Amino acid sequence: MRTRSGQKEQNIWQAAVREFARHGYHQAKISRIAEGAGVATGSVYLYFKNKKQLLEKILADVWQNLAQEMEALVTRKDLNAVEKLEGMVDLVIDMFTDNPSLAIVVVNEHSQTRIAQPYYERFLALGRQVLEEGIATGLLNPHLQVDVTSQFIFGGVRHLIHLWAQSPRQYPLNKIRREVKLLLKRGILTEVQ
Amino acid sequence: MRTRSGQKEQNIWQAAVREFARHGYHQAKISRIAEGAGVATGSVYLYFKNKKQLLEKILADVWQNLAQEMEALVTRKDLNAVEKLEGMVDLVIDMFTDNPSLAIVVVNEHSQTRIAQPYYERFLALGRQVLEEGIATGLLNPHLQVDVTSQFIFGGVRHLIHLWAQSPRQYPLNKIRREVKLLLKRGILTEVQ
DNA sequence: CCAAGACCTGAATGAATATTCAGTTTAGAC
DNA sequence: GTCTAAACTGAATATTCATTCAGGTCTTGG
Repeated sequence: MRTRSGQKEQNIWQAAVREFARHGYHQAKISRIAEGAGVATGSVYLYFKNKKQLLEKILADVWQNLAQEMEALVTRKDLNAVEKLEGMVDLVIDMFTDNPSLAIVVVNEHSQTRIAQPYYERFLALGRQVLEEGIATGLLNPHLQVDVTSQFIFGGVRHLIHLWAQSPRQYPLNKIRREVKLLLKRGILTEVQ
Repeated sequence: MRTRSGQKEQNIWQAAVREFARHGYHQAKISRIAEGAGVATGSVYLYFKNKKQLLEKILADVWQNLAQEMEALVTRKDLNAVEKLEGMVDLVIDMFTDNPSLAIVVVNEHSQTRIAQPYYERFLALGRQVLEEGIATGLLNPHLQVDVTSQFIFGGVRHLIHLWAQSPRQYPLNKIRREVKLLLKRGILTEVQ
């Protein structure tokens, strides 16, 4: 008999992220992914059912990781809602810091998969939950529409991460991080004294 | 001789928007676009060089229209910077009100075209310009990073429009419109008295 | 009317590449 | 050392359309 090295699946996963990021899902070639992973074309199909499932696996992994970390953040008792929101922004930004390719794939291919993504839903629900907690504790404006607000923030952050992935110099993550937090809390108007 | 009806190009343009919106650029079929426009497959190539150029034309048309209307808005003397920003949000939302398919195409396929999009650049530049005007007149927070801020707003609005296009009931445009303006101006914190 | 020439058609072509699978290699059991 | 079964290979297959183009069809000027 023979056992899988355990390394190949991860190599393919990573090579696929690079390939999807560089060429986009539809222009990505299985043969190039295999080459990038140092395996034969057919071996990709030993670990993933097909090209589509490979993309879905990547996205699902990302949302699962994020949802898991957010879950821990949201249940902390030592942070108020605003601090949790800032922590969420940090979590998302940190996730991509070491992997611009992954950022590009998540941002660009997110709408490719029409299937329900449970972990992505969980991620969004946790965002709404923190906003509601903030309203309940009087920290946040009670007139906020939590669903629209959370999606607006998500869309803004997603777009900025995409820009960073394409031009890290022009949109450094720390600048993005700081600015998003400021905008969130205070909006654009001159500070009221 | 024979002259073009002038109707066919527009029919193809509209059919392509529907097809791109429903199936995404890469799954879209020229044959279905032709069918939707009531012409033969080959006729698409009388009006557009190829599939890619058809998408580019659609996106360019959208950004050209928006940039043009924004240009008029930005040069108005009777509005201050905040009113202009609100007007810009209205412009973007109004553009898609009658055409959810177009909204989906613009949002989903925006990153498909790697070519420079002059009108899109113009659109972004006008946004930055209004923010700078607002800072100069003391209306807006002088610590704003105008490039990051304008992109954040753009990303948030883009995402919300996408959600509306997919579930108009859950994310009605008027709710989006109101919420975005509030968030922009005041952020999420409880109003300071 | 009747060329003339542009418009229009849609089946055929060709290219691209996801997926398969018959054959080869190798790790581990005995 | 030998055998076995799973892992692995990569050329061949099969499919899917974008694009072409040879042949028809209209519209208009004279």
